[in-house]
Amino acid sequence: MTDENHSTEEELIAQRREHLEKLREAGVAYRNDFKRDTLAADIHENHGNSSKEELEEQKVRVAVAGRMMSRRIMGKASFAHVKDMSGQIQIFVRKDDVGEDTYNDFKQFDLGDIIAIKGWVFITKTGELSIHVEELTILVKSLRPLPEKFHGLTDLETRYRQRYLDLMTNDDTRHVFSIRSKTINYIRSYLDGCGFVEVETPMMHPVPGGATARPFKTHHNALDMELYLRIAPELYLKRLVVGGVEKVYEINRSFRNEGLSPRHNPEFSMLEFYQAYADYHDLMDLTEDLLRKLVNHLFGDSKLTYQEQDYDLSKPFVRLTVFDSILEYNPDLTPDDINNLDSIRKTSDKLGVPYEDNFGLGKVQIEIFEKIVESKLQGPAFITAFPKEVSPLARSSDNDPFLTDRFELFIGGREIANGFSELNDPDDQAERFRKQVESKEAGDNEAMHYDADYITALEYGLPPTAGEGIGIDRLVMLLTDSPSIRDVILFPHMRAKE
RNA sequence: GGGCCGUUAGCUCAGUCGGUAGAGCAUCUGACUUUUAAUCAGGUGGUCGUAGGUUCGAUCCCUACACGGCCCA
Repeated sequence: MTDENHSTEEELIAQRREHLEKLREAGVAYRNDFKRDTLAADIHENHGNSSKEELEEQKVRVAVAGRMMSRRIMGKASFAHVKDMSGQIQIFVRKDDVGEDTYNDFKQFDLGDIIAIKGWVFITKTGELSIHVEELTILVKSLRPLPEKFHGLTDLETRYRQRYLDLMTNDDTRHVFSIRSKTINYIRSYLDGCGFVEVETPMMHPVPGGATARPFKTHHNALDMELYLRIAPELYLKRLVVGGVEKVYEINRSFRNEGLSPRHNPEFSMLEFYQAYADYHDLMDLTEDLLRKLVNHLFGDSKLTYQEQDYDLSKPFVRLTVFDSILEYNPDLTPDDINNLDSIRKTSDKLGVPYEDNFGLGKVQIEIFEKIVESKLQGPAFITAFPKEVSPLARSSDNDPFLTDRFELFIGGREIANGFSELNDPDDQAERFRKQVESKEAGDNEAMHYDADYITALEYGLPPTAGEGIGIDRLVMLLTDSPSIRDVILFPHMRAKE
């Protein structure tokens, strides 16, 4: 050892680099000649119920590798915990068993090192299933000190910027991303089971469409062409339905050039699916069934808790129109207060909901809905009958031309899904695009572009179809009781440091 | 974009009504052959986010900025 045994970060790293140098000299740094045959969780699963005596008798030998997370040296015998992707297992290292040289090597290991063990499974005096080590080696020297072993890493900024440290030390974080993976897998198998076909459509669009949002702009050099990162895959998926792919879905990223918040990341994951010869009622039924089965699949029952609020998905989801929901959550209002532009403007003023002069009745209704009703919708609740003015891609309602055959699903005051019977009348669609372009020219930079190529596709005939988008990130937030979208995205966007 | 809060050792956190900072873990030395937040004894480790200002003196008060969090638009 050096005489200078300090412990600034620099010096901690220097100490570890000295250990690495010794490994390099011995020709065993960064080796890759060890094959493990067992994961930590396998050991717990296979031997967790065995008795001490059974294990002594069987002498089950395992080869395990992982990161050393803790160590307790007691003279000539030591314990450590080794962590792999499945979990942790304790190892017991005794000088008499591994020999003096290996034991001394072991004492030079640092927390965070990636090590390999061969030994037999046993139970310690205090009853912990462990590996009695016979052979031991270091595979990778960790040069930087680990976060504290008991509290783990709690600093949010570091957890997001250096997610690997978060994953290394916080089991909760691993759990969240495991649920995320299982959720996406389950959705895929559910839709596959219903006969849907998974596709990948372009992420770079010459005309951004499928949602009202600001896009990211980029440039293709060879084509010398402006392109936009997609804000939604919708218009391409419907082109596929035109082409005869009658049940189609895509799960992937979309991008919106907007602010960051606990509910918004500039890139986010969506499921979109389209089913020909179905209407929005069919999709509400499908969504209810999918979510109920998903929660059962993940948790074994239909109940979940989000931010201390309980939800039971076994009960039928509420279904309520936008109009009725405004009245329900504003008991002082009468239908006449919100069913014409003059009265709803007065109502908005009274409620303190801002609107602009060019907003029609439908848009003002939605402003009130979003500001006042949404956050109160514990749900699960399908809100239906959205005004045409705010639904430029949805089919007009047969009963009321002011409305569309559209719904959104709310759980915990948050929009989880948005679906509708698709607008397949090309002339109506062209007219709606023109209205959007007018809004854009009037200064609404979220309004849609006119997509002539899409109109052409509709002119060939889109079958009667219903389609829906489900926000994967928000769904996973709900399923993992995560307050922020950053908790369910591995590498959330952050401002560059320095 | 606006408001509020935060930033102290590698990590988790105290603290200073303005007088140059502490603990636990990690690390180092020693003891210890079934520990488990191991234990016991003794050490090391800090530009108190950055830059200015006020002051005899600033980690603390003021201003600006950076990064993060929450709320609002």
